[in-house]
Amino acid sequence: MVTKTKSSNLLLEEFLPYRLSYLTNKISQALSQLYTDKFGIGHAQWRVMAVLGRFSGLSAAVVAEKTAMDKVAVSRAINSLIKNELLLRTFADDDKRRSELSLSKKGRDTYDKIVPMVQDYERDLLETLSQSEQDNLDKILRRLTSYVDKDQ
Amino acid sequence: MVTKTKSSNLLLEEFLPYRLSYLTNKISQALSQLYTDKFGIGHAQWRVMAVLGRFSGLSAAVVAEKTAMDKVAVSRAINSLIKNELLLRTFADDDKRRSELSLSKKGRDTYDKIVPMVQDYERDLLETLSQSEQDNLDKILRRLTSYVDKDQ
DNA sequence: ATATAATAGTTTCATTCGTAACTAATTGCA
DNA sequence: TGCAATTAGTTACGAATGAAACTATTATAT
Repeated sequence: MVTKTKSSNLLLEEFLPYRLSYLTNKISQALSQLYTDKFGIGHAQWRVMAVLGRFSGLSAAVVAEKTAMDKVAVSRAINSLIKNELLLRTFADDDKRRSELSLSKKGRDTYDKIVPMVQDYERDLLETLSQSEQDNLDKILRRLTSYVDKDQ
Repeated sequence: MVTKTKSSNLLLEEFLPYRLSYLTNKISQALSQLYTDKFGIGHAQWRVMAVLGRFSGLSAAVVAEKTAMDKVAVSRAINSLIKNELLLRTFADDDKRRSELSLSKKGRDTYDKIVPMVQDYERDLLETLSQSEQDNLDKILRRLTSYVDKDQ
């Protein structure tokens, strides 16, 4: 027999963190079908490619900052991308520890194929919303994000 | 030298899936400080407890459905919760495969401590938004979620 | 100049996670 | 009845993840 209980009450399907997490997972899965299934690129790797596709020559530490990933994850993603010949790495003249990363030709070609696909997906998502809802969403995400970032 | 590139362009910090994923991760981390750090309960385990706190006697399959977790993750969470004496399991008389799960006394006490904490956190989050923004967010999440759920 | 601290990135190890294969119980149907 | 198909849940295995320790290089302070 299934019984509803008294005492505390939490309805998962109305709980904001759960709803966000559900939505985000579904979107992640849909996106990774675009780059994992077709190009064998994982989530972390794609994020690294995404920032290096935009800004070439960054160090691993800066990539970590821009992707909000930790340095271990970035290191692994970089090494795997290099192994797959999607990334080039040199080291800075003035500091031999610091890497200077950029997409290889193959990396850029791949990036240029993936970007339109993920942008199409984003557009489809956003088109389920009216323009004013899109604006609201932008504002709301800014607010919530600055709240969760409040202490540093 | 850091260069901006032409060809495709994707700015991660404006890309909706990335923004959602960043926010969701931060919220997850904050919540798990509430239940992991204080009670040693992981994310999957908490989700299982959350539905069983609300609806007692469910089977693992129904828990999986209500938490949107897959059955393997649910099975692991359940067994770990039982080992920690937070959950009780019996099997249905009319089908010996089907489990009937409920929080133990200790499980319910823990649940009753965690629920107010996570609800406080949710309230703090929502209070960064005006009432109309909260309403918009609800509507927007519904729309986006029904989009990502569209094929099944 | 040299020792200490800090920084960039990697490695290690233990845990988590996801997919597929598996066991046990039940149902459907010939 | 009895055998194939389905269902509930678990196990096995490889990949991904996170924390801490580690290497190499550079900066700081005396």
